Amino acid sequence: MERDKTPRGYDPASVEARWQERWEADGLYRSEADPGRPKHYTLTMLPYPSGDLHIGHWYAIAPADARARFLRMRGYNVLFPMGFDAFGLPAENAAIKRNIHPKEWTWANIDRMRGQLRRMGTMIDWRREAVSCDPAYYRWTQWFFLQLFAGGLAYRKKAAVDWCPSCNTTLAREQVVGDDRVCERCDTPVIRKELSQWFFRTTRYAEELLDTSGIDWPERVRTLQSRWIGRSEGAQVVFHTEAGDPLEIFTTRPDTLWGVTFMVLAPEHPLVARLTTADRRAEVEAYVERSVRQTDIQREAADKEKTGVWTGGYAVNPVNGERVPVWIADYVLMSYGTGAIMAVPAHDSRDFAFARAFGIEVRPVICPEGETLPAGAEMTEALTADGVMVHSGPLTGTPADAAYEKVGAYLEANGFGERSVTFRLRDWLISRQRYWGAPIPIVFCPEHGAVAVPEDDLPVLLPDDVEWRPTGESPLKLHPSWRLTTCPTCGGPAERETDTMDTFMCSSWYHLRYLSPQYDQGPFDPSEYRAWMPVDTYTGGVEHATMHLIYTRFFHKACRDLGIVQGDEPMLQLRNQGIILGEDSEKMSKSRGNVVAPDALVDRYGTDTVRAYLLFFARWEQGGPWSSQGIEGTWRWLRRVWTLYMEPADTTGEATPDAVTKLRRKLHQTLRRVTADFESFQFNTTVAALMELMNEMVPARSQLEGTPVWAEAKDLYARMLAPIAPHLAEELWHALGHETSIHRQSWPTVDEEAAANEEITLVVQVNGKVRDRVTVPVGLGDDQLKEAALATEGARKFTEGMTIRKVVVVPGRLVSIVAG
RNA sequence: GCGAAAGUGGCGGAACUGGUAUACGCGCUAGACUUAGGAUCUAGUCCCGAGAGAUCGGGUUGGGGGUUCGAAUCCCCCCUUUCGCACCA
Repeated sequence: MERDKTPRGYDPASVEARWQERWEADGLYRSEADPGRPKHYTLTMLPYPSGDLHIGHWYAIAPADARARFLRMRGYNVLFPMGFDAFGLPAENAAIKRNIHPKEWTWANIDRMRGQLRRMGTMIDWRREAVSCDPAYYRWTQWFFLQLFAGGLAYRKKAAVDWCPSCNTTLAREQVVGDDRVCERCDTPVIRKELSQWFFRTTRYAEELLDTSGIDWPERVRTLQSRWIGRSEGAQVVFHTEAGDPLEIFTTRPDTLWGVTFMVLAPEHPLVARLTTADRRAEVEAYVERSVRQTDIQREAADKEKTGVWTGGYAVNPVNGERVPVWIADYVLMSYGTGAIMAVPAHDSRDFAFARAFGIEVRPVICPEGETLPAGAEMTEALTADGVMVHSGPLTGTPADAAYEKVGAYLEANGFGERSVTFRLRDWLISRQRYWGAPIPIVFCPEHGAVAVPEDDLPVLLPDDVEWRPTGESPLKLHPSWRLTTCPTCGGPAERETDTMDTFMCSSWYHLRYLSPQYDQGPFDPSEYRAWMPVDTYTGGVEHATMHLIYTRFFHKACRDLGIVQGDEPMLQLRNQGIILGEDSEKMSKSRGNVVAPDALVDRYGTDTVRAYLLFFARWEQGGPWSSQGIEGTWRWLRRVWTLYMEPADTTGEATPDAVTKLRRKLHQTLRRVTADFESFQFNTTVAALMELMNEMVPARSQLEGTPVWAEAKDLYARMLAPIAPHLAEELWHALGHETSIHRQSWPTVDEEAAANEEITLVVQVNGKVRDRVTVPVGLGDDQLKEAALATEGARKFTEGMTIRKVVVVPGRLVSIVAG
């Protein structure tokens, strides 16, 4: 659509293309370490090369770029790199579906998206680009694996793991989402499989990961992480079966130990078989069989009726020597704690429901303050409130606040158990039965077991000639020759690990590869590390709170302990952008037909308008619905700016001292707002402030054009616009007669004197209602303000015939008169 | 069920530590320029009532209560929406 008819009108297409070419040729955005300036590492979560840049990518990247540009103008040496998270399933699915090699598909997408990113006009330093499927990259992904392996942080074990039947691979616990436990990628319900898989010991860092005191991250993310890690304080207590086997449990309520009336094991618990008596065996085995076959969805439904079977066996409660029956039930999970619980139906609602369903005794041992102890048989629900311990042997009478300490000490003194902490966090399962990922650099030798591939032999290259049949086995396993190799230790015949690594492993360290993507002596050049790390500002979607953002923190801490990196945290400040919804306020999706295509917008309005609108239309951290009418307003604004600089003016007006003062005041007040708002990610009000200033400049032009204040205004306006609309600002800057790029200019300083108000509008309230306003000079004393307020017509009118009881003066703002 | 965030004009959204609610933009209304306008410019635009009118009065930040000279903002109760977790012992 034709947008403009005047030949000199704002034509973003030509302006933007011209400057992008020039900046590229001048190397304007190359960032070099510079000890003379404070550094700032701005990072946005790297995109997956899915094919086309969508508006969500723009929303993540363009505002981050604007802020990076702002910081650069403020004197920071800013690093803003970009790359691609290029391993992963979609490439393989495309291969299966369309018979294109994943490598080809991925690299073609990268080329395409790189071009689209360049059109965005960012200050990305492309020499720092890193692509995770590049052997020069995954060589070091594998190297990191070996370091973790050598450090005892990577291990292989057989375990019941989550398997996505659609993706044909295992998943980490974090990648199974929602109340129906579906695959994070494809929404297919996962199933359980017993497999030998590689894990990273994230749990070793559980405690440290909970500490977020050193980082400026959103409360929301910190809460999500801490709930995910799930720290529980309690005690490990060792019961014994009648056969003498120790039966360890974890409880957060050691104060209820005397109320135990039964125990429950997870059906998969190793002691089940030994505990089961001959007459119960058939029933127990049937139950175990049934629960193993059930999906987790059925098993974990919270409102499900309690089911379970008595094993026929008993265990002895160490604190009172009582025999208690041992049951199995699927409400106890093998994967948490010890897979066994002591059941205290009187004080735990789940145990209560179970006890009532199977007629087991309920024995209260905690008496709430000021109440009488109910009879177990008459209770209708578990008593979970705090209270005093009763019927609890030597600890009877202990109040709630002292119970944890006293019971803990008692258990330890008698050798019954100890205070302990349990986490919900599990170790990170990183094996994937897929082709398009970094091969795990391990060789299995019949003689020496799992042997690390020597570092000199890295990378373990992914072979190109494979078949992508979704068999449930890694395609590498079916390769005729790739898996066959020799043992690095003994030289005998051996086989390669055929699983590849979770792509979250690749993205756990990409911020390090950006520092020196060509470096081949290590994953990164240490001097670059010293110059740039840690990341100062990290931006991305909140959906990674319990995945990538936990993994990368774990990874950094593990590498710190291995002596590879320094510092406790990789990213100091994190901010999350919101989500752009379709015009119908629904989530954008192809099936809804409400997808906004950034390429088409750029064709129509130019990059600068799209960037500015993304900053303007909503609070960035919140997001909101797209509006194709709304962007017109931003487009109009930039055209008005263009006109003000480029079109001749009617200069019939006369510059009055008043007009000069007024414009300078607005100019510097705007600068103050824009500076503060950029700093704090308030991009929408940044743009609003600039629009306001333009609204004042346009009518002032006929009076002030040609005066020094007008020159100052045009100079400052172009600079303030530069981070938002970099091409337009550059064009205006050169039109002002400058030769060097505006993006090499410094951010202006606020002239506080000019920004100061000379007079204020004093609000006069009577009994809480605004009754008048009066303009007074700044700096009057309270008494003078009071006098001025009382003298107003509004104040007189509304206090007539009344006594003035009180006058509250808020200097610079208002006077509140209380009368009656 | 537990936890977190949020509810402000017709719409997207502003409002510093409690101090002029509705900035900025969209849309809408009227006018100007124009062959034309889905371009541009000018003026107006929270709601109700009174007035020919400039104006005047009242009300308003999901609902109800409270603290205060003063509440979108602080406290209590309730409603709605979104997100996260969900038999975690």
